[in-house]
Amino acid sequence: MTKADQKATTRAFARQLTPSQQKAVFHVDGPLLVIAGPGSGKTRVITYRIAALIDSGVRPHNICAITFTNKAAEEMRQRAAALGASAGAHISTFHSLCVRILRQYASHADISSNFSIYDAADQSRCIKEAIKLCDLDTTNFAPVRMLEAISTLKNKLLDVDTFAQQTDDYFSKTLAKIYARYQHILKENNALDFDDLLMNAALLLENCADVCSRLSSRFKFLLIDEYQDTNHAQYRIVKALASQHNNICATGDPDQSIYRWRGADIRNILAFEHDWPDATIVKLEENFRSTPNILAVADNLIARNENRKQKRLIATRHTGRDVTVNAFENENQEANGVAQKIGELLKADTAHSDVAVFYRVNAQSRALEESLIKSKIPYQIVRGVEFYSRKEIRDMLAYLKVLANPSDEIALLRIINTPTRGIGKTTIDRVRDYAARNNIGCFVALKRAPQISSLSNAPKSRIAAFLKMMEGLTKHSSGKVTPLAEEVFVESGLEGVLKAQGAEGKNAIENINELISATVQYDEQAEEPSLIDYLQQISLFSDADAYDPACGRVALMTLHTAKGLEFDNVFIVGVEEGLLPHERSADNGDETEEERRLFFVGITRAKNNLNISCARYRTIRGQFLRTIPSQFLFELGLDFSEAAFQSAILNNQSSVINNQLSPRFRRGDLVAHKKFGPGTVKEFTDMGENSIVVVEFNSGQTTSLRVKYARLSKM
DNA sequence: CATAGCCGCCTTTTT
DNA sequence: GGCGGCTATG
Repeated sequence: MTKADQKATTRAFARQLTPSQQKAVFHVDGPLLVIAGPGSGKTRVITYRIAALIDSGVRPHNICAITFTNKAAEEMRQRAAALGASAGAHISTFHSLCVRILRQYASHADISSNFSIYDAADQSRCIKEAIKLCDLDTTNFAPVRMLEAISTLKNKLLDVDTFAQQTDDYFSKTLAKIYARYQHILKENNALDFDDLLMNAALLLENCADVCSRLSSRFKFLLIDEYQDTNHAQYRIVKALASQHNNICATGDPDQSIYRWRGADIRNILAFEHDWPDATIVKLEENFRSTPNILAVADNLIARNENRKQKRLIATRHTGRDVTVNAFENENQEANGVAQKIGELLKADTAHSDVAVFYRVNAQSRALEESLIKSKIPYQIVRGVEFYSRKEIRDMLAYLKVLANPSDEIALLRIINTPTRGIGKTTIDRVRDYAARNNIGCFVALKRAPQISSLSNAPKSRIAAFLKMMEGLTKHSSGKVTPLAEEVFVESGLEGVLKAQGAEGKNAIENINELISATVQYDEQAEEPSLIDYLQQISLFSDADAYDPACGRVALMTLHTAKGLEFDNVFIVGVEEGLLPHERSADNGDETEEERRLFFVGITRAKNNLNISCARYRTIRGQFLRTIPSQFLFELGLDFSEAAFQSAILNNQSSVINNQLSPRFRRGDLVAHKKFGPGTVKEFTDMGENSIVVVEFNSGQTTSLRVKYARLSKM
């Protein structure tokens, strides 16, 4: 694309923007905060700002854009490329950026660049080991709780030494010990957990002036999407990276903050003006996505949050169907109802990719799957990490991890006897014991097996065979990953064992073949393919990354995963007390507000058609329980009272109660009528489904209408 | 040393 | 309801 073409493209884009969006994209120098509601095009603002910056002569190399998921980064790269913004801008997630920084400046951060990234399962093993080594038991010090506590510390950038200095009570002193042990284990394995990536990068930037000045002078323009969900460590990274040029552009929506539980700090966005005093603030309140009915429901709901800055949702679209709320007998009926409705949509020529079902917890997907299978509706469960947690995939990756990072004992212990090769617990214990006494790693100890006196000849020769096999694999371990992966599958013996299992191993083989296809893609797409880079990249793979809009299937995902996406037709299921809001958030006002925001995010994903449902009975953890409709259902401003809804559910013996609901109106509401056009509500008489509304239309005519028939939409 | 079977544990959301 | 870890047995 020539320079002139680029300018033309940018101008064409500018014409589609509202004046405030134009200002946000083109006219601001210095810090900029874009507070933008759902469907207002805030991600687009960032994309076009990148294009506009490059257009005005900024080198792509000097731009750094940070997104929330890899998928979002990938999309932004493609869109920027389509606008003529040539490659070279750094566009990635916080975690990927940190991996890059840590690998480049590994020596400054006192780590080696081939570090493994530990996921929840690896972390769990390490923390259990740490608690054991501290002579504590896991009943009083639950591993998960300890990991949570350590995660919180890391997000606050409190490293082991800093935290140890500020402990006073028994619990925090003990936590400090476990924390130290845990970090020691990670260090021995040459591994970092997710929080380490952020903490180490932040501390590196803050403590190493040289690195900080190099990176902050490179990134003349910093753009961050979903700023409301950044945590404190990410905030400090941003502060450091922006320190030279102060050209930070953040976009976000406090009403869509749904990761507080993970350390996201809403104060980051609320205090932006304080952090960057000369910041320009642009508010985008127009919504280009959803129908007025959907927005009215979303607006009514989110208005219930007390801890919130007032913001409007202004519809730019004028027509739309009603929002429906359905109550079903149980979760299976609910799933059938959803499948049936989806079937009707598909019959009416809706594309599969225009339909999505959202739920609060992953376990809810099972009932939906069964119904969709029965109805022969193809679906995809958007759960990227699931693939990588399968046993056979973890086995394959463990081989690769050991080859990339021989210090990774979690991976080594996983594969040393998988498939079984006669190196059992006793042998492993003896090797580990030897390693501990000689202060060396497990892998090194294996190499010295002939000298380990406690081992007899048989295990020694088995260990030698294992080492020889690994040695053979090292030959393929540089450059492209695919040849190595193929070799690992065969040489490790995994292929042989799975093939011998016949039908049972078939699925596992298919999965491994899928893994190998993925490495082919990696080899093609990576600038410089390497095993270390590949492993680090897939460690940061997220659920949302697995979403493939082009696969021609209905999408099923959690409300959290739905963030940032949009669909014509949205189903939100299980809107019941205990599920949404989740029981773990009960008795906590702040957490209930977060659940409300989560529901708000789900609702505002819908472009045209929103179907909300709940079930009277639900099986939870194997128990068949009576449910209570979610309080949120009565906050949508829809035309039913709690009492009426409850009695409708109670009295109706049939399996489905279908409430086709129309909105309530208030005096002063702006509405649109199909025939009479826009107008203002003068009066509203609430009589359930017989409600009457008096509207003064802009034509001057005032009319009394039955809400049921008038099909008025809120503007 | 391998395997099967049983018991007890956890169980929200995720980079 | 599902998984990991432990134990008993071959």
